[in-house]
Amino acid sequence: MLPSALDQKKKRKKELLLSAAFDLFVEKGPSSTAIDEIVRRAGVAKGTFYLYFRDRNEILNHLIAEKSALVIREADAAALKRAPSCAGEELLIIDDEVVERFRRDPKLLALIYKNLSWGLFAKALGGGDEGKRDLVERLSGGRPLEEFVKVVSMVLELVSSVSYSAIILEEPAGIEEMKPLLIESVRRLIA
Amino acid sequence: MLPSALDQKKKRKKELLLSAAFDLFVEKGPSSTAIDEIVRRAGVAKGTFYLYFRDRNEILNHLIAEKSALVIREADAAALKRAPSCAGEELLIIDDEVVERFRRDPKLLALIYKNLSWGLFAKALGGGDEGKRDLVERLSGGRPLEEFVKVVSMVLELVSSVSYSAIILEEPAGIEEMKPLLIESVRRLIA
Amino acid sequence: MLPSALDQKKKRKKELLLSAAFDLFVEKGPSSTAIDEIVRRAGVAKGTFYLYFRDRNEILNHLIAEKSALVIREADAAALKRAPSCAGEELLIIDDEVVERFRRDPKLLALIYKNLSWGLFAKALGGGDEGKRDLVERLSGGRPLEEFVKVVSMVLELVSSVSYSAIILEEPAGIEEMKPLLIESVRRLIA
Amino acid sequence: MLPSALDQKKKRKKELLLSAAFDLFVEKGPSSTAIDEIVRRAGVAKGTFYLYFRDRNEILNHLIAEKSALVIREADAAALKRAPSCAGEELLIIDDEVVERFRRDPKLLALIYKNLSWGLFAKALGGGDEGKRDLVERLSGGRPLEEFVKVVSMVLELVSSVSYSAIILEEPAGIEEMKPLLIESVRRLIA
DNA sequence: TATGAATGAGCTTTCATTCAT
DNA sequence: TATGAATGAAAGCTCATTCAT
Repeated sequence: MLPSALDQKKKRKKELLLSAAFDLFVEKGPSSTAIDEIVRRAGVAKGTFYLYFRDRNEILNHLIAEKSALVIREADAAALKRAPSCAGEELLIIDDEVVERFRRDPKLLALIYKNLSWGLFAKALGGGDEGKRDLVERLSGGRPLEEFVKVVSMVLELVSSVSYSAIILEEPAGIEEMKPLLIESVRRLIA
Repeated sequence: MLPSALDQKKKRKKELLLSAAFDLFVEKGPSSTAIDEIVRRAGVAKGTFYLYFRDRNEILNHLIAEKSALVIREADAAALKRAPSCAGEELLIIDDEVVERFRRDPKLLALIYKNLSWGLFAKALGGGDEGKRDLVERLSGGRPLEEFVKVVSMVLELVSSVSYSAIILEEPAGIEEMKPLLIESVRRLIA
Repeated sequence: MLPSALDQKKKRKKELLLSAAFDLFVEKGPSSTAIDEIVRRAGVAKGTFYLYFRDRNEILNHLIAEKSALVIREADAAALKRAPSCAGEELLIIDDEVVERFRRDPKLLALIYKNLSWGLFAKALGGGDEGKRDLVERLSGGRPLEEFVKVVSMVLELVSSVSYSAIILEEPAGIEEMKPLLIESVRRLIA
Repeated sequence: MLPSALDQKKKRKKELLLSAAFDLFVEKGPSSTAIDEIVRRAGVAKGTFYLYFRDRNEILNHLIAEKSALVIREADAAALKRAPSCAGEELLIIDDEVVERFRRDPKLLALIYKNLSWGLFAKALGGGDEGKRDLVERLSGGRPLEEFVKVVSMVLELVSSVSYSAIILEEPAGIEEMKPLLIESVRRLIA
């Protein structure tokens, strides 16, 4: 067995745990998910859980970070594919993708909607510092970075909390009705 | 003892419980607050809790509804005192008051920030239907009511979630720094 | 209001409690019936219960005695109507009536099946000592009373426990199948 | 430690619980026995109880089944030792042994007297199907099996409920006085 | 690494009973 | 007699965590 294969096998249980925990967290909420259920679904022994995570909170945070970053990374990737009609539209398209992602997977939304932030956004842009700076500059349209960060944060707050209200609670209306206003609002915020 | 006095005494226990529960919920979070502690702090017997509430969740919802409404009602009242410099400013002033309220009482913010909605807002405006319609008309500045409701909802979402990030997490910056942008954003949304 | 009417009114609550308790006991079993439910169904206050009964056990015993006696009294009455084809058949007919009664009302059976006894039987025959002795003499067919009492007891034990098994548990067969054997068995016991 | 040793240790806890529960159930009745007491007497932790049984009812049923079967198995074994004076007497001897067993251990009787059945009887005969069929044929004295089963059931009902009345309640007389009649009754039922 | 039996503190909830009215 | 709010002991049950294997 090659070292890499061994490494893979070593991490296998951790991933089984993460995956089982994620499913249960979105199914019934983190606080009503017992460690017992997680290990049962993961097919590992109870003690094994404590080999990889200190407690339920740790695995929850792990998942939230991972999934939040994933959402943004995916939205970013999708936005790259869709050629922005004009400069400055990119952020709008990303938001649009985030909303659509949540619409397709409301349970995921319920789990992470409080946790989208610029920090994750920045991490998601990731990669070399060079490319990152380029992108940020492109997105920011020349505005001072510090201010731009705040605006992006606010935009993410708006998008995720309105998505939550509209998709999960359908309050004050469903996402179909709310989305045009939401996108228009984002446009105004980043104007 | 007159019936009213008895009723008052009855209500008193319920209020003692609500007050004790509120303190504990904001101090240590709802899910780490034991019923035991609530009744101890309220100075009533454990059974009494179950005379008034089915479980911890019920008292929590009760509190969230009550406190959320209170925040909006207070902001509204405060806004009335401050003469709006010009028409259409009223909503801005209300938001400003909400932010200030949260700034003074971050624990309250932590408890209810997910629960501000147009529904509560409308209820808080309360009173006679006459006056209510007047106010709404005034606030809406002639826009169709349905659209206005959605805008107010979005504004509340933005204000409460940005307040949460800025005040509790100081992310991406403290409320001092974020507030001007937030108010400016609100101005844009309701423009 | 005449004294008798007053007395009636006085006893009214007690009867309401007994009736409510009986319904609940047969519906869900004595040990899962709370005093709270009894008073709620009876439409009286909780304290009132303790005015008439010391605890749940007391009302249960009261009911068992009352209902057991009723079953036997009714069976006896019904037997009197059906002219026994020949002397010595009377006990058989009574047993037949008891079985039929239980078949019509299995819940009652579940409540009292452990409590049919000669004591109740004797009480049910009730009335003047004269008539009682006559009946017993008639039933006993000249056997010494003491022995006859034991036989009747055993017959009642057999009838009620086989009814219970057959009607409630359908074990080893339903009452339709078991009844002929049961009646035949009783005939042999009293031969 | 070998698996078998581990298994044994595991089984031990379960048996400690069963034994403790049995003692308490016969001492003070199942419904007044707290899980707390059971685990204290068994010398295991509370959680361990719930590792092996869902609730008090489950352990109770477990015990009733086990002890009922034991009573019949023992009576059967004892009957085998006592040479039946003549064919067809075997069932009488078994009943006699059951009565004696109950007389020696009234608490056991109080716990299980509602639960003696042909099903247990059949299981107790157990062992190879060959021997079982032989025994049943021998016992049944050539009668059709189905009818024989019903008769044995009725006999067991009679024996256990009369034992209960006579031994526990001494009603209508003690077991000394009742036993001859009971045995005579059984003789008639199986005639 | 991996296991899973065992733990026991701690939680929620029930409910018989009291007593001021 | 009658009430029903209040009580608080006691019960059932959960579950994160440990540890010997």
